[in-house]
Order: sequence, then C-alpha cells, then structure tokens
Amino acid sequence: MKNIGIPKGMRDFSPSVMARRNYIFNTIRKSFELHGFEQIETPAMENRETLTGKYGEEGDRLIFNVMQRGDKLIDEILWLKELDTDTDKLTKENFNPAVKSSIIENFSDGALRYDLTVPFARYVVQHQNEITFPFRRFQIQPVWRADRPQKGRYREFYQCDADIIGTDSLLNEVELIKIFDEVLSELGMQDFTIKLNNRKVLSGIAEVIGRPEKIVDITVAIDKLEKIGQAKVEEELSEKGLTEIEINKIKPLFQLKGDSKLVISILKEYLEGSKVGQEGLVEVEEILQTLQAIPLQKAKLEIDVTLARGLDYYTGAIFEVVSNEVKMGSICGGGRYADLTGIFGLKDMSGVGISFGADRIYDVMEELGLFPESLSQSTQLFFVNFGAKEQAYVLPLLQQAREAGISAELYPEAAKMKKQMKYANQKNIPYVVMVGESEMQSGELTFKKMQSGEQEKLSFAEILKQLKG
RNA sequence: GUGGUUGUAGCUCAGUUGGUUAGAGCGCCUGAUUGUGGUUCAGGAGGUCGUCGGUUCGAACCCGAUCUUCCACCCCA
Repeated sequence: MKNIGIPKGMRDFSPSVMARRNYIFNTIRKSFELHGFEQIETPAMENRETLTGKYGEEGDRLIFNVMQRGDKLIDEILWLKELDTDTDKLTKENFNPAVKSSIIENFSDGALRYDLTVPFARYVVQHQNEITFPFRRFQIQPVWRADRPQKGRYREFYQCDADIIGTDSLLNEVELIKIFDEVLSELGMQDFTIKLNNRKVLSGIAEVIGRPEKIVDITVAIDKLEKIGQAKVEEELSEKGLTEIEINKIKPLFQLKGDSKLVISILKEYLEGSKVGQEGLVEVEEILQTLQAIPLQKAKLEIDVTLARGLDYYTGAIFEVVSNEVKMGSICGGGRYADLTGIFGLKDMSGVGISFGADRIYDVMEELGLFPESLSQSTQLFFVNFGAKEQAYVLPLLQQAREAGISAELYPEAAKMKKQMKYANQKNIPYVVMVGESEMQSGELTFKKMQSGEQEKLSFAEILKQLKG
C-alpha cells in the first residue's frame, strides 16, 4: 500500500460511525425545528477579513488561512522579495515577526470557517432585507481550527448552532437552556451541568477590583481554580500584573460554590459598587426565575462566575455544558452578543445562540455506551442473483419491496452462492430471498431468516407482509 | 505555539546485547461444499519494519531530522 493518509486532526467516517453521527445530528435537528428554527448553510471558506480579529489573539492563530491562487500568489511572493532583499541570509531566528504576519495577510485572501456564529452575523447583515426578525436560524456544518489534536479535539469538527437574532429578550436564553437539556437528555446523558455566567458580572468583578482592563486575564485565571488550585491562580494573577491588594479583593470569589441563590446573594453584595455587575446579576436572576416554570429533565444548572468562554464577542449570558460522567472539555457552548453584526455595518441587532459540539458529544456517548444497538442496520432484504433469467424475474420484486418502504438490494452479478451469502451476512442483512429455476416455476420463493438460519417457501406477497408486520 | 509519546501484515500486537529467510492472533483469498452465510478442517496470499539520512562488516533494534498517533499545557466544541 502506498503511503497515503489524510491531514493531521482530520478523520474519515465509516458507515457504522456515520449511523451514530446521524443519530446525534437528527436528534439535534429535530429539537431545533421543534423550537421554530430554520436551517441555513454558509460556505466553508470566508473572506479572511471576515474572520480575523473576531476570536482574540489565540483564535486568530488557529484560523486556517487559504492561500491565494495562481498569479496573485506569484505577485505576493515577488513583493516579499522586495521587502527583504537578502533572502539568502534569512533564518528562523532573525525572521521579522512583522513580515510573518504580513506574509499571512498577503498570501492568503480566504480562511476556513472557525465557528458558525461569525459567518452567521455576516449572513444576517448581507441578507437583512430578506429576513424577518427576530430570526431563529440553525446551522449544522463543520468548522476548522489549526489546533494540536488531543482528546476530544479535532482540526475538523461539527458544530450545531441555534441562534435568535433581533431581540434582547431573556426568554431566548431560557429557551436555549431548555434545548441543551432536551437534546442531551434525549441522547441518554444522565448527568451533565449547564454552566451559566454573564459577561456583565465579569465586567463588574473587574470593576470592583479596580482593573476593568484586566477582565480577560482575571477571568481566565479564576477559570482554572478547580484545575490548579487557589495558590496557582493567585500566582498567575500576580504574573499578569495584579497587586496583592487587588488579588485579595478577588479572593472572596474562590468560595463561590453551590446553591444558585446563595451565590447570587454573595455576588449582590460583592458587586454593590458596580452598575454593570448589578445589571448582569439581574439578568441571571431573571433567567433562573423564568426557568422555574419549565423544569429541566437531566441537566443541572449552575451559576459559575469562573466561566470565561468566548469572551471576545459575548456581552451578556455565557453558557457552557460539561458532562459529569466523562472527562472531556465542554461539549456545548454559547452566549449573547449584543453587537456582533455591528462590525459588519448593522447596528442594534442583539443575538444569542448555542452550539452543540457533535464530535465531543459522540466521544462522550461512545464512552458511556449510549448509542442504540439498532442504528447500524442497512439493507433489510437481499436477493441472491442466480443469472440473467432469474435477475429479470426478480427486478420487479425488488422494485415492489422498495415501493413498500423496505430497503432491498439485488446482488449485481451471478457470483457463487457462497460469496453472495457471505456478503449478506457481513452486511448484517436480516432477510434473504432466493429465486432460482424451481422458484420461478412455482412462484414460491425461498425466504431465509439469517439470524436463525431457518428458511421457508413463501409467495412474494407473503414475504412483504412479514417484513412490514 | 510549548513539553512528552507512538509508528512492525488489512486490524491488534510479539520481535533476544545489533547477527541467517521478521513472527502470532484476528481478518482476507481458495478448497472441503456446482443452491446456502455465521461454526469446523486443509491450504494460500499479504511487510521498503512511517520516511529520509547517519553510525556499523551487518540496523526493525543505536543516533539525527521529518511526518504521523496519542496525551498534557495554552486555548477551546
């Protein structure tokens, strides 16, 4: 075999895996549709400028850029030569970082989709005249990130997004939380937590500490509390330039655990001096209160001020879902963005959305053995091919079976019986029909049940009746 | 991007301090069985030991580079 392969972090999906993946996609799609969301798709590739600068510094680094094609690329290479005449002396060490970024900028004009939210914002701006707002859209497509692969992390993976744009009603947050619960419960997960936070609360915390500009550093650091412990978090905060007095002001947050009402009452006091912080708290409270009317199935809901996901464009609620049964990063995320379309030229368009990470959900379900057994079945009825005459006799029957909604196939050549039976066996086909000379004469076909091995002579009408019943 | 790890038949893996012709199980193909799969028996095919380079009389084994796998960090679904 030749040394062939596929790019790092990307995968083939064989039929048995696809059956399971589709089970997940179908469950999610069904729930989205049930809640009135309409599907759209956007291209795999966007203009590079559409994506850059939307996901923070780290995000920009992980975007797959697409090179220019043909003469345009040649032009850029010639341009580089002018910029650095002494190309022979170039080494990795003395390479000017500014040149590196302008190479990316000039050599690539496109980029692969990094998530579904930013392309959606672009879509909304571009199609604003055709859209009736508030717009509920869902989108199930792959995204690409140039990250190093590891457990639950791929370079190509599917996101399943549902967003509502054009209203700032908190009812949407409530509905989206409900969808998290509905879908994951339906998929058989028994123990998972929906974590809820609010960007305004985080802003408030940074304000109370007196370092509003350090909001990202502060939240990223306290996000690691459970993982690395309080001492290490304090160390990191100090490294990021916070004074001891400021760190001491953060300390009360380390104790924030447990009952939502308790957490909120502590935060109310803590955020007393911050108007934004109070606003955020009111939002959190309202969401919780509205949710009381709609009980959740399997999900646990938790206020988590250390939740710091997607800070770059989220302005209100922030969501994240983790499984408590399997050690895996977050399996879902989401949040509210008050002004994502603003950067594309459409103001005052608040949106909120969620995203299911289908590949991580798959890994979790696989580890927990949650996939139903029956998913892998393909063909129901198999016709053995005995030759030209028999084939002509069977063809209308094959058609009849399919019309009756029974998936059926006829072996494409008159191969040895043993080979055909083996094929049916390996494809896990439960029923086989044999039509040879004697069957054609009598009209009584040989019908074999593969699982038990028993077989009987039946008319085709009777066979269909059995399969449908 | 940082650190570690892995690579031998289609798959899962053995392989002695570096020494003849690199093995096993499963799978695959053929036959026992010209109208019967899944069981059994007999036989067979299949490997540039990830790739390139180096050390050596001699390399699957030692060294270097590179690609790939998996894992952790960063970050994230």
